[in-house]
Amino acid sequence: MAEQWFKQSDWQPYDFQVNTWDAIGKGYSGLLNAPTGFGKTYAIWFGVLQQYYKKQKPGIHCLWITPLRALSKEIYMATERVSDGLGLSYTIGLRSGDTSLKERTQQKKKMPNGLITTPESVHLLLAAKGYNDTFKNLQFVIIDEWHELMGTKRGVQIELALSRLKAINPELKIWGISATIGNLEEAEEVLLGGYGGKRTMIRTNLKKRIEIETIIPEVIEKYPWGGHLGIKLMEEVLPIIHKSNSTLLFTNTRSQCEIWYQRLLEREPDLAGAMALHHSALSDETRLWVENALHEGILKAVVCTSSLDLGVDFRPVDTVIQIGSPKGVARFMQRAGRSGHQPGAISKIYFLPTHSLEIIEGSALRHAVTHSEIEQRVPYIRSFDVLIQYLVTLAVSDGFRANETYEEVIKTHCFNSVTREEFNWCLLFITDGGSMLEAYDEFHKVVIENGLYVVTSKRVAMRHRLGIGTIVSDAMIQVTYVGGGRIGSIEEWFISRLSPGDSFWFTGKNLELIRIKDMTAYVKRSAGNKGAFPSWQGGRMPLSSQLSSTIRMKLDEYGKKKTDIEISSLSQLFEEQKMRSHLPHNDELLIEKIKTRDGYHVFFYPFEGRNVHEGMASLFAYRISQIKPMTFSIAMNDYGFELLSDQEIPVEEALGNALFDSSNISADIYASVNISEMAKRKFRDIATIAGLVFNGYPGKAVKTRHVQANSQLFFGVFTDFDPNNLLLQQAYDEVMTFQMEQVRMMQALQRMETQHVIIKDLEKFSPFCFPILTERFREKFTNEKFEDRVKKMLEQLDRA
DNA sequence: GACCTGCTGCGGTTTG
Repeated sequence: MAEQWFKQSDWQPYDFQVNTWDAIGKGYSGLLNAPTGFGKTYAIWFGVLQQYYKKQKPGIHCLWITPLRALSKEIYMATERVSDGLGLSYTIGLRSGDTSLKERTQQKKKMPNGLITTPESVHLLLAAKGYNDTFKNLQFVIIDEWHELMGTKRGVQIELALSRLKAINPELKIWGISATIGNLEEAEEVLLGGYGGKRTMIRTNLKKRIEIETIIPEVIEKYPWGGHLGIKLMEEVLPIIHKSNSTLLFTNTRSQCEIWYQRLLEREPDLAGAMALHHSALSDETRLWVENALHEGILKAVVCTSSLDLGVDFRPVDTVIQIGSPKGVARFMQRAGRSGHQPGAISKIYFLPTHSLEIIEGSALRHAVTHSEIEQRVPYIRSFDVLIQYLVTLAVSDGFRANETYEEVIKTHCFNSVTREEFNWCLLFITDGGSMLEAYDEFHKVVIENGLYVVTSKRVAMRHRLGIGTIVSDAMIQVTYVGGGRIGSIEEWFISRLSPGDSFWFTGKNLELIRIKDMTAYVKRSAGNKGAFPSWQGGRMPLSSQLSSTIRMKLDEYGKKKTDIEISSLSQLFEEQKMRSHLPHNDELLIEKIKTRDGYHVFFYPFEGRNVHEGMASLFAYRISQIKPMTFSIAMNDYGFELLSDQEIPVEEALGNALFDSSNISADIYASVNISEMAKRKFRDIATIAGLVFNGYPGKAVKTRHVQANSQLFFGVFTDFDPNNLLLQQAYDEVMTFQMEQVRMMQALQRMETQHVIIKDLEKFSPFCFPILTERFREKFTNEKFEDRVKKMLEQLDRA
């Protein structure tokens, strides 16, 4: 079958494709690791089709799960093309949030043989009565982009769905498709779970060639020590855009995206119409238009955020520019791969540093990419919120029996350590609302009828189906033209700072606010050229540990041997650092001290990413204050952190007193950081996923602050009266794992214990500490004042 | 010498 297809289409299959057909034919489950653009879809698809034709049965034969609706559509088209091209009667269907009601009803009557879908839609199918019947002939489940899903709660959803499907058909074959990550073996284990059966991993040595070029400022002495926009290098970007057919410019934040777009357009008005913007706050219509235009090759440049990381391939794109640190090797490679999307083509990516020291990352990235040193994805474990949601899902449809479901659930990687007591707690939680909420009918969602856990209330069932999924997002204000036409969405708090008549930049347009009504901001185009750039409160990505350690290694190379152009271009900065302070080697830990009229500053440079630095700064502040009572203010970036106090900080004494001790950090962290405040924030998502708070009906989202208030209420009640509540525990665990990055902090402390500590008393700020200083002022002061402060700081610097 | 910060993903229409 495959041979026939390849004869028709006139290309030769790769080894990995043949191996995959083979393995599927021999009844294996497995993980396929291959780069994009080499035909992974066909590698799996022919294997699946071949099996179908041996033993045709009605209904869904194969479930193909992808993380993106857009990707589902692409797979749908590719698989249908094959099936049509070979004249097969294998029917293929698509099911996701934007599948029409009509199509769904048709599917209900007669399911296609291959269903392309998303993790959420699979759970919705499990929430439908008679799903057992729907899946009774299911033979294959394919998880596409498993590396994307694994480290998320959506990955947990997949694990749970598989545990159920595997119980319906123990012969079910599971195949994952994954890009290269640091823990592929684990990825396979997590996906295939604790089931028997033959399994294999198929890898290929085919590699996408990536060429990295750092854009180095011509006069490096004039490049700022701090900052994050990188606009200063715009002049270097224009020729790159011009000489390429089509360029993607990746920025780290949505507002940075808007600013770059605007500045490019001001500088080069001819780009109007040939350049576009793409990020998640833009309306779907706008985004779709941009994606299509990219496809057709009518755009010269698109400024975007991660929103274009994944998904549909844009063959006309031949150049990618990464503005600012990509924060991780995998993300950088992913973005590089958006260009040269044909087998054998080279992906060209430029790295544009936003401040001097960041130039070093260009060199670190090249090293990591060449040596395939890619981050791991850490799978979630014991996500009770997802488990609770899943149990209610099963209760909404055909109901479940406790023993059976417990046995199924503990076969997953996520829940294999869950005890029967803990599982019983979850059962109690969905039937009685747990020990605390017993009195409230609202939380008696599930009832037990003859040993079967079921939802009998229609209202409960419907509200549950509405809430299926693990992605929790804030309610946003919609932005719409007065005359109609959706533009996108902006955070409530940003728009609330504006008054009618004020203008702001959005979608690359200058907009004037007319009025706000019902969570919608009505605007019109403004002739003006002034206005604020919106800021959204998104996630904060810390530098990955992979990239951090490569940066430390590259720093160490300076002056030792012939090294990359990035490192040598930094010689002036490094010499300045040496002169004012010290340039640390790999076995050294630099601590800088300086006294200004703001107080006593101490800087540490572990290069471990801002999350670890935040935790470590609080930890050190706490430990030092045990020696001598004092208060600190804290600032950090991805490279280091600062402690500032109005009294002299006894660093030397603290060092002699096990400042870096890693043996007892949990207790010290609990004492030093306001963990409960952080847990409260995490708990909001957990409460939503577990179905404790209702996010509202579609189009009528409950205001963010209401969700916040409700979840805080539960958090308070549980803390006071039910401290063993598993969801509460989970919130704390998530803080320690993801916010504090506890494991990484331990490793960093252990490393620091072995390093040679070098303490320098500075007379003037060093190139290392300057960017951290500016971070701190930002937290305390508004932008205008920020500039004043920097000016004052400079005056002081000059006098020093 | 020295500007602005903070990603993405899915789901889907009742009742007070």
